[in-house]
Amino acid sequence: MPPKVVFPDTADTVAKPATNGKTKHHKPKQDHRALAHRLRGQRESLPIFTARNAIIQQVRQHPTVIVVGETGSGKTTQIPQYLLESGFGTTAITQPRRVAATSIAKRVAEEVGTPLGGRVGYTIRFEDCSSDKTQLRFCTDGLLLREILSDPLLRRYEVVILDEAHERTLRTDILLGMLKDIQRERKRVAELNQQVPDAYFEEEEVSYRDHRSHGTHVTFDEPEEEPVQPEAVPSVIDNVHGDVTGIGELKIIVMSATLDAERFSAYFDSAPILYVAGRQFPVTTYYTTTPQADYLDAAHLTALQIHTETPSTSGDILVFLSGQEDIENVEKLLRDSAASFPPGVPALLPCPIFAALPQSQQSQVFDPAPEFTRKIILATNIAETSLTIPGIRHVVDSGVHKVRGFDPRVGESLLVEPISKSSARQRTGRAGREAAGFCYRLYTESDYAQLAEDSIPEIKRCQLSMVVLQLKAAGVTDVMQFDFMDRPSKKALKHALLELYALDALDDRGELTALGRWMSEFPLEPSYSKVIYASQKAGCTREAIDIVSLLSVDSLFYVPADKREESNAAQAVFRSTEGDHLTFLNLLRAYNKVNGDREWCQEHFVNRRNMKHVLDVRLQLNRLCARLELDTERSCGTDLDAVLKCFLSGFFHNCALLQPDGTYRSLNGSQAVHVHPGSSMFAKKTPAIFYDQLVFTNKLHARAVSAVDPMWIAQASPKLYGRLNTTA
DNA sequence: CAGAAACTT
Repeated sequence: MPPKVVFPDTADTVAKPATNGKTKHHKPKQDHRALAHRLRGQRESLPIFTARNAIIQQVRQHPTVIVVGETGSGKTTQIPQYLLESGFGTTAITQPRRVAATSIAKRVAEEVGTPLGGRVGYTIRFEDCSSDKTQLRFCTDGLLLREILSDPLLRRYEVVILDEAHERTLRTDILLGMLKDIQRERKRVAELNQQVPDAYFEEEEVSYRDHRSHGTHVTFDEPEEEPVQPEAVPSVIDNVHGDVTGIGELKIIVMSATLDAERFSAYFDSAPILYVAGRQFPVTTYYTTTPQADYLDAAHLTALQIHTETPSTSGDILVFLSGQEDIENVEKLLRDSAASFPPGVPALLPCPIFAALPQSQQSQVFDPAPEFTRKIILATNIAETSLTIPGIRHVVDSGVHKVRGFDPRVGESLLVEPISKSSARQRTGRAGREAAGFCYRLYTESDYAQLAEDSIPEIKRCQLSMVVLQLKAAGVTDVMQFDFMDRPSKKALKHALLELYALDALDDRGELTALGRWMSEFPLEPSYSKVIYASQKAGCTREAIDIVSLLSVDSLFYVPADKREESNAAQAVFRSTEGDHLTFLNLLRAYNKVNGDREWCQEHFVNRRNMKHVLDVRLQLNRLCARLELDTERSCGTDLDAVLKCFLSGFFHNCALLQPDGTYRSLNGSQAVHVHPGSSMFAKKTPAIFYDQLVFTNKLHARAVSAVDPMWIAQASPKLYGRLNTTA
């Protein structure tokens, strides 16, 4: 028998007992009202129901209310309905994920008893299921953020609910700041509305700054003409005075699943905090007696122990690991162990799941295991929040995850780090969704005590150029003084301002240029919208939109570890000698030729789901460009150097030159850059390259790399590399 | 020789 990982018997009950889980999704019925009537009993048996009147009263009395509710409390589905029943106006409820926005909207529409898209609807990118009648609109947080750019006071909403605020995603944090601002401004306008007669609104003072973008107009030269300097772009933007009649105060409800509510309350002027009980089954938590040197080994042994020492009917096992490599290693260890099981031990089925895994393989974690077989699900933190896998009674927590980091001096990184206490609790809770469960933490109790209370908000560890561009476009002139709930470092903000300046999105006073406003229209990182802008003059807009769309997903191919050579051969047909950008373009053309055929994708190891997303993005960008009066059909034909040159106008920061010793060095930071092994430029030597991304893992890796002429780099940014520009 | 998760009128 393998050595054991020792957990002492001291159990710690993490969650309180409860009676019942929630019923799953219902099929839409013809008679909406009859279904709603049947669901009523369920609604009234939810823990939150007893707090209904108290919640409404608090919302009436205070501009902002914080609601803390555990999983299963019903806060997300019920509070919007309470508002609706109490006569509140149109309400937006934001979710960090698309699937959550759509599935919750469906459920609430059933409970309300109206067809989806009627009184209850949802809006997410590429998909709008709402109408004039929609009073409860579920949407993604990114979508509401976009909406602020066209409706700066969010006047169509009386209430905004920010759900899952404890996750502190980048968009949640920007929304928090902007909503606080909007709330203040709406209060001011609403008070003036009450005080004075209509005649007052003819005065200028009551107007508000409206940065609505339909005034944006940037002209484009014909291909053969000289480049347009951004200073010369005619600006027709003005601060239009909006009609303020009928604007009332904005109610904000911040919903969080963890106990960090005091921070939200303090941020919103001591807003009241309401606690709602949840419905979780008790989970018994164990810690190891000693620290584990190898968490992969410990995870493997712990899973085996659970499997052999508890009946296989006692629920499946969910193991949290840091990434694909960990998962593949533990999967192999488990298969090897299972091969030598003595007779009588039930079979086990390792099920890997992570975001890059093709849909077909992801779905097997939801399929019931064959008889006398137990599923051991090996997951990244995709199973912490994004997916709920049924049947889990045992959780094994490695205590680590991979975290994106950003430091202006070092750049981006992706490193394995210890999780926070709230993450640990969230992972533990995954064992108590359907019945009492068990959680095995592969670290000691004193190590747990040392963990940070919460994870660092994303806004403090990512690139901010897009955030700053959005803030500027929403009328925030001084981003350094913006009231962030958690302020990013000055360095990071300055870095973003400088990048936007280099891209000509800001002028030397830090004000948004006409080009910058134009760029902010795009749901893209500023470098990409700059490329699209430049493509018009370069005569390659069609190719630029295609490639930008292709770069919007993080994996176009899926290469199983054991089929590397096979996939290499299959993908050779797309490969361009000039690098990944043109390789991706070849892939898109080939994919379109076969109409995205499922078998073709499988044969070529192409991620079909991601390719569909690429086509959605491409369609959206084409429509947006057409509306902004770009000729989207402008193509460079076979002169593909034009596309690469055009990309440099957004990516002159991301260049490296070949050194005499055969390595690449970045042009701006003079750091050693390694071409990613998955790139078509891997192990190839060319005088200069540019890349889409630079991420530090064990080395600095450049992902999506193409070969360029060093001279093009100098020509692309006179601001930055003017001294290198030796021609003309 | 290698890819946490998520999102955008």
